[in-house]
Amino acid sequence: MSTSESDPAVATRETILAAATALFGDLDYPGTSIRDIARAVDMLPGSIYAYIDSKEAILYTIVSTGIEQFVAAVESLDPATAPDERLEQAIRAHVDIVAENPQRALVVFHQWRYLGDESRAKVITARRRYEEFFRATIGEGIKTQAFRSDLDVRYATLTVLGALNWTPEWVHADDPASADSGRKLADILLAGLRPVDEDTP
Amino acid sequence: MSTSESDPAVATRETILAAATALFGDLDYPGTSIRDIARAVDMLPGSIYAYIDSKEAILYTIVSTGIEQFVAAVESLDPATAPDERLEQAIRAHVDIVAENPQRALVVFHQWRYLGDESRAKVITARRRYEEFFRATIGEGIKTQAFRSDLDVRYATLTVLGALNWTPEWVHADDPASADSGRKLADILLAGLRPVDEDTP
DNA sequence: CCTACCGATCGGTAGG
DNA sequence: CCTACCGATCGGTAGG
Repeated sequence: MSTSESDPAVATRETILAAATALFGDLDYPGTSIRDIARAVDMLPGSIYAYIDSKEAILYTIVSTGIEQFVAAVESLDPATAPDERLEQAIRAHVDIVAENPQRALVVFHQWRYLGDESRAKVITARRRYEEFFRATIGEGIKTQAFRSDLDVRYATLTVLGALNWTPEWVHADDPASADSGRKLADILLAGLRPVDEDTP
Repeated sequence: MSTSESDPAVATRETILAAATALFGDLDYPGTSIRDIARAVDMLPGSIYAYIDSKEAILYTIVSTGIEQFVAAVESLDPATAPDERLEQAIRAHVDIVAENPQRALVVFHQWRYLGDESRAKVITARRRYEEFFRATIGEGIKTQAFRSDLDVRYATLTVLGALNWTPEWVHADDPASADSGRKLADILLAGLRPVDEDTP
């Protein structure tokens, strides 16, 4: 029951998961073999199975804990905050999490496809919750007139999510400018949603 | 030298490429085997090699002709058109090409990673040209004051490209509404770039 | 386009 | 965490 950080088996498991995340991010799940992961952590291929159940279980752990991190970030935002400000906070939180580990973000948002049926269904549910936050926040912003009344919620959401899902391609890991990146991205995206006469202070 | 559409060998080659595009789009390049492709076109695995040189040559053909299609679309736009209008045309052209075959777009924009060094370098050059068109057009729009003077060209370009690269996830093949999708996407993206006082007619 | 096949590599396991 | 191994599958080829 003890899973403190000093548990060596847990530490080894974390090392394996971190190595797998980097490899999946570079070469994709089917392009990465258990032997590749073993080599990265200086083990023999069979030894990996002392720490994990299967190759797919590695992917599932990475993807499910990853998507939960994104969901938790937006769902912990204060719902009393004005929708446009809340959307900005969500965009910045997303960029921050991507900047922590862009390869992990790449795995989380693209490689759930390789999961088996049950695992994939669970992950898709979490992804939907994440997307739903953005859709709801944008919809709310239209109601409060923080955003343009003629805005199509579907397309506005797809634009924001598209820009966010592209961030792992250009955000650098541990980039000290990532806070700035989030702010600039939010600035442009929000400008596209705001009514003309309320754009600048 | 004759490569008319009635050449049966060319037709078979096209059939193989189309099947491979769909499979790569669904399961990725490393997740798709030559045997999968052969099954899809009702051949035995070895027979494929009468039409193509290697598995990687299939990917290279799909990706290079695909990216050229996107580049050609934007580079054929009239450079005399106002930058904001030209950007709208480019966004709509992008969505139209994605709608023709979303799986192909997925392969073109994500799976060039699996190419060998020389092939990958060629494709990256074409990708850069495509991105450069958007960067240059946005930069031009700032100069002509069609876009906000305080706009950061880098982030504006990344926002537009992100939204465009996400379209294969939601545009449906042969969607009759795809023209509408392009227009709505362009509308939101351009609103984010335009100055406040010139937004609506 | 088929038959028949190659060496390499895959995910995973038994038994310690 | 290692030794030793399994059956399955991989990309690709010779020879027709």
